[in-house]
Amino acid sequence: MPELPEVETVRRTLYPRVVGRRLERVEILTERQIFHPDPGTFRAELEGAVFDDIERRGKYLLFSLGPLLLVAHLRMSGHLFVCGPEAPRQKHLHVVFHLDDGQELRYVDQRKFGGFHLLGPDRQGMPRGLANLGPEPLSPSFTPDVLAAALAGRQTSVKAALLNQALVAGLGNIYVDEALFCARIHPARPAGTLTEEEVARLHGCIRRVLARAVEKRGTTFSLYRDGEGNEGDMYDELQVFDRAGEPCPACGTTIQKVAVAQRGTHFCPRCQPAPEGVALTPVRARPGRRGRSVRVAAEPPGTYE
DNA sequence: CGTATGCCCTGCGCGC
DNA sequence: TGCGCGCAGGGCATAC
Repeated sequence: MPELPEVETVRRTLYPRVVGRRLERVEILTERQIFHPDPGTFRAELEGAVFDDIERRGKYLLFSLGPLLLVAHLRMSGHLFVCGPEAPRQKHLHVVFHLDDGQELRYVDQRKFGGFHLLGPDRQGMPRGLANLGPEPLSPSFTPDVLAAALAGRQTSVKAALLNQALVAGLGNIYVDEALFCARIHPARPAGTLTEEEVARLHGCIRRVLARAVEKRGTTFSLYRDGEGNEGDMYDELQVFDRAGEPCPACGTTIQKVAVAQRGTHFCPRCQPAPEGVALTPVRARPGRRGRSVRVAAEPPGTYE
């Protein structure tokens, strides 16, 4: 599940291998992964163009090639990486961008949820989510006041609000659970009920968790790899995500997994007390997690921010 | 507008 | 061992 830290890591690893290269040929093996425009136009526009830059907005990767903007989203299981033409073709390979140094930028996606938009100078056809994307949480413009305004007046759970890309860009299931644990806020709390102090703590925790995950080159939970095929190192530092049944690193209480906003949600019932009158559906812990060493947080919740 | 629901898709865990 | 079922989930369309 690539979220902001994973997408940023892909961006950084692709950058030196892609920027400056001419795109000689685009091979589309699965047309449905080309969202806009039609695959023939997509190919024709791109062939011969030169990659100038790669940027990231939220979970979107933005490749600029002169006036063209190639927008990629990996969704659940998309992989973008550079390899040589001799590398055996992956089972779920959908698009190959042939570069002028003989290398290939490949798009592999087991679940076929992700794919590409190509925008011209007028930027017509931009995916809605990108056009409506909220602030970058690691940029200076993301202040506690900005977060407070995004959450104010909302009845929905703070977890659902944080997953809403129009409110804050780049958070997904893993880092929402981690940020809420860090801030000692129960994920089912109605977003609009957070106090100013809680919002400030959450703001700091979002930045802290994401920045650390970028440092660790992302979380490899199941399939994620960066643009060079390497795993991320953040998994072992996760405090609650995928740790149902294990002791809370801060207090030792058993971490629970419940459903919030139709998402598997991990939290510590002691560090993150439930709001009044909220019934939570327990979700069985994922099997096969036994034997993992329990790491103690460098600082317990409460000393953050 | 805010909020909730279903869909896309594949692999895997589970129950039998 | 093998088979079928249901779940997982980001973003988007759709409904209310």
